[in-house]
Amino acid sequence: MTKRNSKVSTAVIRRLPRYYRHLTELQRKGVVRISSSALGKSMGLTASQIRQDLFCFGGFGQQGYGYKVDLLREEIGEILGISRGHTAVMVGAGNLGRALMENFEFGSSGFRLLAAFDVRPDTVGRTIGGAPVLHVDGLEDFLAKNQVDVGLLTVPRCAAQSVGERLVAGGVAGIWNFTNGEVSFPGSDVVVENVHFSDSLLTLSYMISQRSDAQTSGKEPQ
Amino acid sequence: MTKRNSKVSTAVIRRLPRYYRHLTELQRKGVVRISSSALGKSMGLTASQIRQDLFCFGGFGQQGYGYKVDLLREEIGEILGISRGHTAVMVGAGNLGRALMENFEFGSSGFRLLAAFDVRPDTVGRTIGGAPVLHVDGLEDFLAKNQVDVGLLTVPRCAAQSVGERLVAGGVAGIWNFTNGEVSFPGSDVVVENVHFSDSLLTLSYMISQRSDAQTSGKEPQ
DNA sequence: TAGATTGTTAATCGATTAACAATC
DNA sequence: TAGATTGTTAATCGATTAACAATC
Repeated sequence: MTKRNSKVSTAVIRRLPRYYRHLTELQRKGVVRISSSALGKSMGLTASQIRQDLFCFGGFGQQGYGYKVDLLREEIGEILGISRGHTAVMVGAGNLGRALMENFEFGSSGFRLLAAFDVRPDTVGRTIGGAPVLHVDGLEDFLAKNQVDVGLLTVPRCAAQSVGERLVAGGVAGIWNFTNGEVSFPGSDVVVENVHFSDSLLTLSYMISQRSDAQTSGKEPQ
Repeated sequence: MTKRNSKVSTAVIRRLPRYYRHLTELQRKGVVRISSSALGKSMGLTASQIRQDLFCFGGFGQQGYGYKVDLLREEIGEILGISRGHTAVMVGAGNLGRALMENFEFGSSGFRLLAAFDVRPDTVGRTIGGAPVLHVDGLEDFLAKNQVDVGLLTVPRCAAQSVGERLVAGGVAGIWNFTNGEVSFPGSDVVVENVHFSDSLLTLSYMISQRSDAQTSGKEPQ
């Protein structure tokens, strides 16, 4: 039960949501118990790595038995902060913003989307996916009156930095950035999480290019 | 000019799109030349790491001078496969799919979106962002008649695996998966690139939770 | 109890950083 | 030329893997 939380590497942190997702799936399938080796096999990780990862946070298993799926899922959810009642606002209710409002289950990640902000008259005033779309002029006021943990950037790239600064000034702890540009807030300890679609596609582009190179030149027969 | 391409680590590969993005931005600003240390400072990397990364692919710089921005950008673009004329089809023209069709610049990553596929009668037949929406029944036929490199999964999670299998059977080299679930194609050498929104948000959730813990307990005054 | 599997330390591997000769 | 900065090898650091005693 040792807790040696001090400085968990980002490599480990990025795996936690995957664990959570896989455990949720296992629970849905009715699996009650799982060993590190079985979980590793299904996730493409080594049993050692899973035990080492979990060891960063404490002992959640039972020797000779493995891990109780529901309990481990619960613990990892707790580590991720799912039960902290986090809140978010979105700025930019264009196509992508609306898609997230309508489809993305904020609740599954422990978030509540309080409102979206936009400038377009045909969008302001509507309610999408349960959240109201307000005029962006009211952003500062809203942030002052509500505890908002995360600001979601789905504005056009050119507006990203300035809107981000308004969110940071308003006191958000994190920025979830969907614009293809970089945003940065020096002097602030706000956490920025980027979702760069084009980085993702270019990585895929590289990998399929390699593949066809290998085929063409007859290398790597395996 | 040594090329020692053999087995470039994924850590390096994932940084290439970032280099490309930053160099594009520098070029747009009219910067002609940059040193590894200046680029490192602006990207939050060490000069050493940048030179080491580029060394995987060859010598693109000039001693005593640095790197020509346009040339380095061009070279990295080439490595990423941007000029290979990659093609893609999308399956699932719901909110998210439409948002990508209308907003995402496939061309900037060297891709052409040939078509989207859906089942809804009010969507099939339309043209969105320059690409036609066809009925998913015609997917196999389309894949047989066109060279398609990447299949884009924007269907509901429950359909992801089966639609993915149809794309793989049709011969795509890569799957760009936007569904929140996992897809896998054992026995195939297709490359899967996941965009897991919830993993991203949960990572952010963890990081802001840590931040508030530190504040509350007075730890890490820094 | 015997078998299984964790928690935890030690060993290995790979990625990042440092150093410096080459050279523009 | 002197100064700057790369290309490239060596050293360090951190993450993954292996090992095994603890124990359910």
